[in-house]
Amino acid sequence: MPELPEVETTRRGIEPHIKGLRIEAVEIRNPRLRWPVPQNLSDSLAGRQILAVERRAKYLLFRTDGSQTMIVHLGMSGSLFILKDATAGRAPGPHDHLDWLFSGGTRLRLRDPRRFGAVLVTEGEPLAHYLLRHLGPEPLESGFTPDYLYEAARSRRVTIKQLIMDSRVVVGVGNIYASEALFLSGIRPGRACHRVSRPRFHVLRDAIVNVLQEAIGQGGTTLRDFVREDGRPGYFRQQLNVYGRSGLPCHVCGTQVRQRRIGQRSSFYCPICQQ
DNA sequence: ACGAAGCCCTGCAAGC
DNA sequence: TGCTTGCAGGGCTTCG
Repeated sequence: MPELPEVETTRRGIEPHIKGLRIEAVEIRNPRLRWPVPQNLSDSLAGRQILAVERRAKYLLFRTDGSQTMIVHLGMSGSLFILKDATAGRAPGPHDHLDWLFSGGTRLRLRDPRRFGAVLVTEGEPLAHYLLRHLGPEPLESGFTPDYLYEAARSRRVTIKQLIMDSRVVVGVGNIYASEALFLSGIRPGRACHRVSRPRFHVLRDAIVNVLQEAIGQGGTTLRDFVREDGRPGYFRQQLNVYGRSGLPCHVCGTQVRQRRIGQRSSFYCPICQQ
């Protein structure tokens, strides 16, 4: 579900509420996520203080004052929210699988209807964890350059949309923002990536960066499940040009937006604006 | 090494 | 109304 902007929105939302607090206990109501939540999660985290909540790709990294870092992935339908004061005693719903209880009564709750999310604990440097080790550059950091993308595209035989959604190439670009970035770049999603010209990678890199930054500024995109730490939705949905707009007029030229499946995923584009 | 496909799970919308 | 079918924002794993 959540792509990079939604995960970053979540990170920014929860970090100020739990930074510096100590974990007192973890309540696991349903351990059956993508992988079973470790039985000893509460034992291994109890007493630990949260030093920072960081993000790598779509993984949230909860750094502690011990050797452990907790890794949380929201999968397709996960959200984290903060309960405290008046809401602290709110009863969990059927998909509220985990609560972290902090010193002072703050509670962090994971809701994940589809249970594609994950909660794990790693020792030592979390970036060396096997799930994170092979990830490509962050799109909002300096390693993500047009030349880098061009070089990655030259040796591959996939469509441009599949290229930018490949986490070995660049992380955090999911199905929504891939379609949007390609619209803003004027590139058809089904174009073979090695047939995209070098100058167009400058446009594409900028479009990816811009659409992700804009979406973060709007608190992400809420289609169905995503809510922020306080329960509010993200407001980027109003800015979507093509995603989910099949048959509706292109905002630029009025032509009907088309939908087609590329690599198992729905892709949206304007047949006039994108070539 | 790369690329395609399968699979994990629930909820919802569309179609009959 | 009630059933069936397909589809959904991810990504690990397996297979070719």
